[in-house]
Amino acid sequence: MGIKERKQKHKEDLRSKILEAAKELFVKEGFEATSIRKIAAKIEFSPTTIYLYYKDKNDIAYALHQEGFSLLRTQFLPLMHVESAFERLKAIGKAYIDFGFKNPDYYFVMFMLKDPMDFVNQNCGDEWEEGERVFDFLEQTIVDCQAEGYFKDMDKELMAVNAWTSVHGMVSLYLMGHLKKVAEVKNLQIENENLIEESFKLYIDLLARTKQ
Amino acid sequence: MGIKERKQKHKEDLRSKILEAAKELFVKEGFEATSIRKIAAKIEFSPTTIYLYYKDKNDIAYALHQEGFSLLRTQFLPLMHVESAFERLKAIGKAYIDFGFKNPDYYFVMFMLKDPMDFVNQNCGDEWEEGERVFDFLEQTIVDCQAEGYFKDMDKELMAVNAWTSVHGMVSLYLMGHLKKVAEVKNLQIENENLIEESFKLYIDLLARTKQ
DNA sequence: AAATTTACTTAACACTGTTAATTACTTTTG
DNA sequence: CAAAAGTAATTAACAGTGTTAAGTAAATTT
Repeated sequence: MGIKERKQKHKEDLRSKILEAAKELFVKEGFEATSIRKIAAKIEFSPTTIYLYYKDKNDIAYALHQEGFSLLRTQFLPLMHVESAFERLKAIGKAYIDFGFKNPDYYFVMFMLKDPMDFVNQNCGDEWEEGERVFDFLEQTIVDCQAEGYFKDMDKELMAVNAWTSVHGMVSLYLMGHLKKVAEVKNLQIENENLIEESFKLYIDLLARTKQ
Repeated sequence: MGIKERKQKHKEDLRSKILEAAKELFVKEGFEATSIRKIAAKIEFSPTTIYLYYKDKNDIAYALHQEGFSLLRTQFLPLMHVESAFERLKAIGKAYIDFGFKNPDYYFVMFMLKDPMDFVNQNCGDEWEEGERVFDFLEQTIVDCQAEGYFKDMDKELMAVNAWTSVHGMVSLYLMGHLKKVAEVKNLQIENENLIEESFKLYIDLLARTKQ
């Protein structure tokens, strides 16, 4: 059935071509500005063709959401070789912050948009490979930290959640422009981006105190 | 000029009537679902009338954003009388989390929407009373904690930012549905809402270790 | 060669925020 | 008092959005 396979190939090609176009628009002009019609225009098909390959816009948002998580994971990959667990934890935090700064739109669909996550919660049962991989790496690092004397008597999962939410708080409030305003209003010497860096250092300092 | 005053009164009335309608819609159906046309229908005026009282939709979003901050402040008000500074800090954190849980849409416009904050950054110079008041209360509590032996040698503003971002991280990832998924995937015994409570306890525990 | 399936398009619906032009009414002025 | 000016609201329209139903043209199967 060579012909059927070729057809199947074509279908997959167009599906990924749509996503490719969506991704380009989305990275260049942001999520809000990426419409079905613009994606269609970019690949020179009619808007309705998109619906033959993706259920709706959320479906595309979800695909980008997934891409974001796998991109984040590639940023984490080289950190696996950092020997000291606590240093690795610091490196993960920095890489996460850096990811948010350099890919604000990805960060947005991944962590600040309800729809794609609703999609995951509804359609992915109790699995979510992309997200799980990232979280597991963090959790394993926490466990390794415990072997180094940190976080004794603390729940590993809870500690991982806390580390994640803490750093996410910094990144998201930075991206929303709240930290900028605080720095301005409070007349802080410290600049906007360094504010996160310093706040992160402070958090790490809090964590370091758990060492026994 | 009694007539002019009456006219002025009417203008202000309609302006606040618009906001009232916007608020009701927005609390009932969320921010996304609140359109200019729906607001107009609710007050029985034509959609374009709105534009005579508010510059655009962002202007209304900004007004709701402000209302949110003053609402949050009223939640904090009774906590001023908590004597122990560290207990007060805990109470502030809990009240903040509670606010986010009970007013997800307010929380959304206040901290998870870019436009209203852009509005603040552009039009409010280096002042922002509503936000400043809330932040100042947190900062003063940090200072009081320092008098109790916590956060020694730590910058008060940086510590306040860290406390804020930490708790915001929990609330926003909860509201987006990320924490729910983590709890599911990782098969945590702990339930969704309790996950925040426990994570918050863990954070407080980290802070408590700074006491000298 | 006819029937069926496939891939895609056109047209349309029901919305969105926003602006220009227009009406109805009130106030001020000659 | 009547004409001019100003005000508050409207209608109509623009340019866009996501999405669906119906239709078309080509390829494949019968």
